[in-house]
Amino acid sequence: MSMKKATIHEIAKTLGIDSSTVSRALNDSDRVKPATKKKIRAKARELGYTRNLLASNLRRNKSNTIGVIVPRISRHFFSSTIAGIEERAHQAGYNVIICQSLEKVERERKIVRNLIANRVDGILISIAMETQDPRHLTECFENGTPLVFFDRHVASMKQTGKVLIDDVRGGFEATEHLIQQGCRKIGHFTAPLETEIYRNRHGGYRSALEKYNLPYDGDLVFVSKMMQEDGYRLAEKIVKEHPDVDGIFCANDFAAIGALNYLKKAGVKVPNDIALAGFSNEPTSAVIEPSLTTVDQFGTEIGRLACNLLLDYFENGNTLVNDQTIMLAPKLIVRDSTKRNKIPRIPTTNLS
Amino acid sequence: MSMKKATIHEIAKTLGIDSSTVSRALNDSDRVKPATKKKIRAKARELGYTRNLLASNLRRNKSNTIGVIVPRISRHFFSSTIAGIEERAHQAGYNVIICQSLEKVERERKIVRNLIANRVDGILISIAMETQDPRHLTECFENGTPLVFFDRHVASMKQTGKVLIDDVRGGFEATEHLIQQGCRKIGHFTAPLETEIYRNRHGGYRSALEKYNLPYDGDLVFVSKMMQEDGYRLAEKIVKEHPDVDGIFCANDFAAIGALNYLKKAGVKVPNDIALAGFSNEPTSAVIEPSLTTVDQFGTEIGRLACNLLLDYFENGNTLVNDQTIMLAPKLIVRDSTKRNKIPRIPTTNLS
DNA sequence: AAAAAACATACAATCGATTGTATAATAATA
DNA sequence: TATTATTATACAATCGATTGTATGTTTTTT
Repeated sequence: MSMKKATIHEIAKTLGIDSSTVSRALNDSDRVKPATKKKIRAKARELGYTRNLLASNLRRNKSNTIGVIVPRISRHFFSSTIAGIEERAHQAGYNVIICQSLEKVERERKIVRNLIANRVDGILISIAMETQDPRHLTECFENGTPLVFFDRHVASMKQTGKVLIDDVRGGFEATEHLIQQGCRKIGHFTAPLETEIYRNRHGGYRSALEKYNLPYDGDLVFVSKMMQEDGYRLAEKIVKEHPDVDGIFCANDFAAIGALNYLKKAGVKVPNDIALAGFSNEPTSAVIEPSLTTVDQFGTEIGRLACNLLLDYFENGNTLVNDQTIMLAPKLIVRDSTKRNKIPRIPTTNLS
Repeated sequence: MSMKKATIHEIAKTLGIDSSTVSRALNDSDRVKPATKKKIRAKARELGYTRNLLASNLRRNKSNTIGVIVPRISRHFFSSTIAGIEERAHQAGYNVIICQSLEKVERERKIVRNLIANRVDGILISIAMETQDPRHLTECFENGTPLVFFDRHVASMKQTGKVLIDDVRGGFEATEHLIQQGCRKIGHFTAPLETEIYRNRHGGYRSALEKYNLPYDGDLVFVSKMMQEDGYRLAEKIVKEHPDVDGIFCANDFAAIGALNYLKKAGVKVPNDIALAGFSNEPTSAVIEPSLTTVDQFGTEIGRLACNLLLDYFENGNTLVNDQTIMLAPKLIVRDSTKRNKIPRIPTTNLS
């Protein structure tokens, strides 16, 4: 059935006029007489014409398309950012290509190449956890394709726009909240600390302990891939190895949910025996029992801002340079997994 | 910073050879001497050359790209199908463009136009709930762009490939299971029955009732948009209007989760007072308490199969014609929301 | 009515890569 | 060595749309 698609040349020939006039008519140029336009439009419709964007973009050297790369589209945070990005992009007349790296650098690399080869006007990216060597990303803007990071970025790249969440603060607030609920020995589940966001959440955890004069104990920090299974497994481990742990700050909700499942199964009371906080505000966290205290990251807003940064760049051409970084404060969402019945005296801080 | 990207012509000029040779070298044609290839590749690398796929695709009249349209990428079922699609597509050397209609026909229409304008080689689509008039889709293959439906399709379009889930069966099994758990008055929450999949789930519900000689009562069927809030609201309604209802079959998990939240809050025991079954196997359903009985749809498998159908078509060119439909059986997943303590005698069926 | 201004359309080059054909250079055969 | 076969590269058209310039028409002005 693969009949050839109509072109402006066919339209031009059947009407006995030039293709340039057809092109202008279809672009509603005022260099074409209204009557002629009408004739051309009618014929275009009749032939089922659709503009070949490959040709158009090639000629105009502009694709009106923004590429978006996220680790996983199924994560609530990322699908929210995508919603925000699409909202702003469509308003501004841009299309959006969504890609997922599945946390693999190799896929990320291929995706970047492909987006560049397809001449997207810009790229919005939240990098894969694996990504250490950002060469494919530096190439990207050396190449003339502007890049904006959101959430997960490459710290060493200063020449691009960034929209970040203050993960240190998020980690701090979650941990401080646990302390204020009376926890004195708080464990931490995290991904490898090479990943900036996890390093920062860990940093927040640590400095909250410090503020309240609680000792930092590396043995209470467990590193994993932070899937639900990991949370389950590590909860078991921490309970057995450190029976006096009374709080856990999980650097993401998936691990927290896994941990919660273990604790419930093991008969450990949450929050009174162990209080539990997660990070990211996955939808499941609101529904699970007890509902999970977590940190919301304003995904949609981040998406909007990141897209704005890129759109600004398209218009002004220089805003991205010089470490244009927007930092958003996350928001602690307190739910049942940390709401203790009786709260002991809060320890004095070592600040003020 | 928008320095112009290198082209094969630049490479050719700096090396004093013809661009056609460069093109062939970069495509590893055996019409170019190995030594020349090496020289060309080196220069390409040096200049940071990336093939302009706009030009290449235009010339070759092939984009090696498959467009995928789903209602929402955040739905577990759809992100699973996308995983399956990407897996097969990448194996076969195709790229995938992911788009979400957000259940709006208008967006769907725009997306289809845009994919066609970008000359994707084919489209995989699960239509928006709103979509009644499929003109944009019929145009699509009249136009020469092959189309494969998965999950949600347009029943009247026979000329395309389809990979479907047997929703009638899913609805039947969920309802039969409720009956076997002792439910005698079973409500049903559904979306407008114009949507094929919901009509089918409803059909399955109805025929299960029939099989076990239970009356079908239209008053127990509640139509909504099936968001979590709707489930909550309608659970309240059904409990107040029909206090003797002892089971609910929700045509999706979101509404079921909402309903469960209401029932728990209202002190209605699940499953013993009211047993509850959902549809789609969202991750939350496994985690909520009580865990939710639901119907799994094998998203990844559906994605693989749909993509296969399209790839077959690319190779053979005619498999899509004549209602090539693959129907998959869904799988009932029994969890706590329907596992009753004491199960009464199961009513005799009117079949056999 | 002639000249100037405004308008409508045609011509032709271009975007960057691909590809059939032609030509030149080298190798193999007689 | 002359001739054919083989190999390597160059030439030129093409994909479909856009756009600056040129040309021809109509309208307006004087």
